[in-house]
This record gives sequence, structure tokens and C-alpha cells, in this order.
Amino acid sequence: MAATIAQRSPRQKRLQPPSRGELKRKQILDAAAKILARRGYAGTMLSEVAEEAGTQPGSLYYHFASREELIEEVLHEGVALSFARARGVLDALPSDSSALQRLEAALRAHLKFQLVESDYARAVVRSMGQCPEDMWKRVNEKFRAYGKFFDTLIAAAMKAKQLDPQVDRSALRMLLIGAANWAPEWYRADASSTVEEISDLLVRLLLRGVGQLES
Amino acid sequence: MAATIAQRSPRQKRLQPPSRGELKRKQILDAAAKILARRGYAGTMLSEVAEEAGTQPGSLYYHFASREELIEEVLHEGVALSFARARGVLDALPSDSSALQRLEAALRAHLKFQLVESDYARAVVRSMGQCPEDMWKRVNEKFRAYGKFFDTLIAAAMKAKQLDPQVDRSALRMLLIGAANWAPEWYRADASSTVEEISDLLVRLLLRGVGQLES
DNA sequence: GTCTATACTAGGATAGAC
DNA sequence: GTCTATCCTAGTATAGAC
Repeated sequence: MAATIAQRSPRQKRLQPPSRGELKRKQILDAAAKILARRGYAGTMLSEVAEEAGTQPGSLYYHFASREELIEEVLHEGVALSFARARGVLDALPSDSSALQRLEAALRAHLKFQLVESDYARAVVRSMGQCPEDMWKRVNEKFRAYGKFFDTLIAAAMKAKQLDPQVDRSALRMLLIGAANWAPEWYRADASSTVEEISDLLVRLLLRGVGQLES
Repeated sequence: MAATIAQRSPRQKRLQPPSRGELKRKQILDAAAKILARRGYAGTMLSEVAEEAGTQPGSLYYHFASREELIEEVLHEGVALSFARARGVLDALPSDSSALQRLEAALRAHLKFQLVESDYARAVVRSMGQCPEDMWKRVNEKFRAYGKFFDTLIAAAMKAKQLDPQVDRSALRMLLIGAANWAPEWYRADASSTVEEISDLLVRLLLRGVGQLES
């Protein structure tokens, strides 16, 4: 699956010197992620991917065996990147952070990643209900771990009595993540709300909602 | 657009006696809604629609001029049905209901409609980011009115001091509706949560969230 | 490695019988 | 009105030059 990594020269500082070919391959993956994020699985055409990558449709087949293989790699990458980002954000928190603070940070990271940071992440969300069953079965193995990761954060916040432990964890997670996953459909970078304002509101809904007692 | 309505016979109780042809047309629309809800715009194939409707691909063209026309009619119908359902639910409320109760009811109706009641409603949501721009432009005229409808309910609840008026109405609406629109992706009728439990949780997030003060 | 050219196939659309 | 048969286009995939 992964290309063999040949040491290229002492000059190369990187551990995995990207050859010109590897670079092109990466460009194609990036292009595919972008098109997938915009068009979804069924709407993604190799001609558009090739154009976005600055190459010809036929040339894609030097790097990937088929349309399906290219797309599946984008999806795996999308899950891995989302997961890595969420973990990274948690690792950067002060070590005395509460369970709730950790959940909050992960939720914000997920939303921001979906919204403005990663075509790969959007590609996953956009394709999940649409790609062939066997492909999704493979991608979902990793994806479920990402869901489990959030579930663990929620459970910890409940255990710490920071969230109501009576609430159905699964439904809560799905509603929160769902609201975030849907955001790319309506969010426009030029609009009134910033990403931070939207995450603030999402976190507020989680914690205390926007209701007010009769004044 | 609408078929001319011919009075068929005194026997017919209905105002719009559905001829056999009209019935078949309806079956095709239903089938298309079902497939669209499942596969999205790009993934919807006329062969599958025809099979679902119990007919042949070529036969669809007696009732509809093109794939696009068939799909667009499903989308318009989906918006109209969602809107009608929400209005209907509000009309059924006691006349002394508060602004917040009205918003709650509409939100619950939207979720339930998406989740279990209407392939048409799901078809809209599934296709919105994916169908041709000019088609969406037409459908969106009605769809924006539906959004405006919710915005008005939110504004009223804020005015009544039942929701915090400082909150960005647009972002709030989008997060709530987004969470509901995403639900079909994960909800399984056989799973632990019922539709009612999920709406309860969604409304609770809106009102007071699930956070707890340190015990 | 990337290109051009082309084979192949799926799916939207049409024609004409019934 | 619905069917069968077929046309046509678009898009995936391959071959072979460079």
C-alpha cells in the first residue's frame, strides 16, 4: 500500500523525501479530496479531479489503480487527519484540564476542521452515506474509533458530574457532531458569524442552552 | 405544471380524482424520492427509480420530460411537504401557546419528518449541496421561506424573553436544523433511542443544555 | 511519469410497436 | 400508457508514444 521509502540523498533533511512522483500523487489526492468535499461520492468525476490536479484523466492511473482506490485513500486519510487533529488539540491542553474542557476542545477542533481546515474531513462526511458498502465498511473501522473517542470524552465529563449522566451519550454525540458536520452546508466564510462564534454557540448549546427564565 | 383536473364521475368522492395515469405518476415520484433520499442527486439512477416504481426506465419519459424535471419536482414537493407539516403542527397547538412552545413544536416536527416520515424531505436535504445550481436556485426560493419561518419563531421566542436575544439567530437556527438534518445519517429505527427521545434531547440542548454545576 | 488516443460501459433519452 | 429496442453521450479505464 505505502510506497517504499528510498533514502534519496544526504541533502534531503526529511525522513521521507517526497520524490517528484510522490508529490504528484499527493496533489492528486488533494484534488480528489477537494472535489469529493464539493460533489460527494457519486458526483466526483476523474476528469474534474485531473483538471484540479493539473494533469490528464489517464495520468491518474499511473498513481492509482482505479477511481475507487483513489477515493478510498482520500477517505482513510480524512478520518486519520480528523482523529490526529483532535488528539493533537487535547495533547496541547494543560494537563490539569477538566474532562469537560477536553470535550469542549475536541468538539471545537472537529467543527473547525470540518468547516475551514480540511477538504479530506469534508470529503469523508460528504461521502459517508453514498459510497459503496464494502468501501464504507473498511473506512468505518477507523471512523468508529473516532466516534468512540468522543464517546469516551463525554463519558468522562459525565463521570466528573460536569454533564448530566442521565443523558443518552450516543444521541448526544450524534446531535453535536451532526450539527458540526452540517455546518459546511450553510457556513460562508464571508458571512456574519466567524468559526469561533459558531463553536462558542455549539458549546453553549451543549452546556446550558440559550433558554432564559421568564424575566 | 399541475395537471388539469377533470371531474370524472359523480361516483368519485375526491375533488381531484386521480386517474390511473396520475397514480402512476405519483408512484414514480414516490420512488424517486426514496432513491434520492438514499443515494443523493448524483447517485440517483433512473433504472433504480423505475424498478422501485415497478416500471421500465423508458416509461418514465411518458410522465416526465427528463431526469432533471423528475428530480426537481421531488425537491419542490419535499420543501412544500416539510413546510406544510410544520405549519400544520403549529396550527394544532392551543392558541395560548408561548412563542417558545411554538418553536419547540416546529423543531420536533422537522426532526420527525426528516427522520421517519418523509422520503421527500430527506431527498431535499440529501440533494441540496449537490444538484445543479440553477435547479437549486429555483427550489431554494421556497426553501428559504422555510428557513425564514423558523427564524421568525426564534425571533418571537427571543422577543418573549424565552431565549437569549443576544444569540445570533441565523447560527442558532442552522445548528439546530443541521443537527436534525444529520440525524438520518445515524438514526436506526431499531436502535436504542426513539424519535421522541432524540427530539427531547434536541429541545433540551436548545433550552438548557446538558451541563451540570459541580455537585 | 505524463501525454494522446481510444476502447469499453453505464446510463439518460428517443422511437415505435402494442 | 407501457413496453422493447436502440441511440448517444459521458465517464472510466487501457494502450502505447514520448
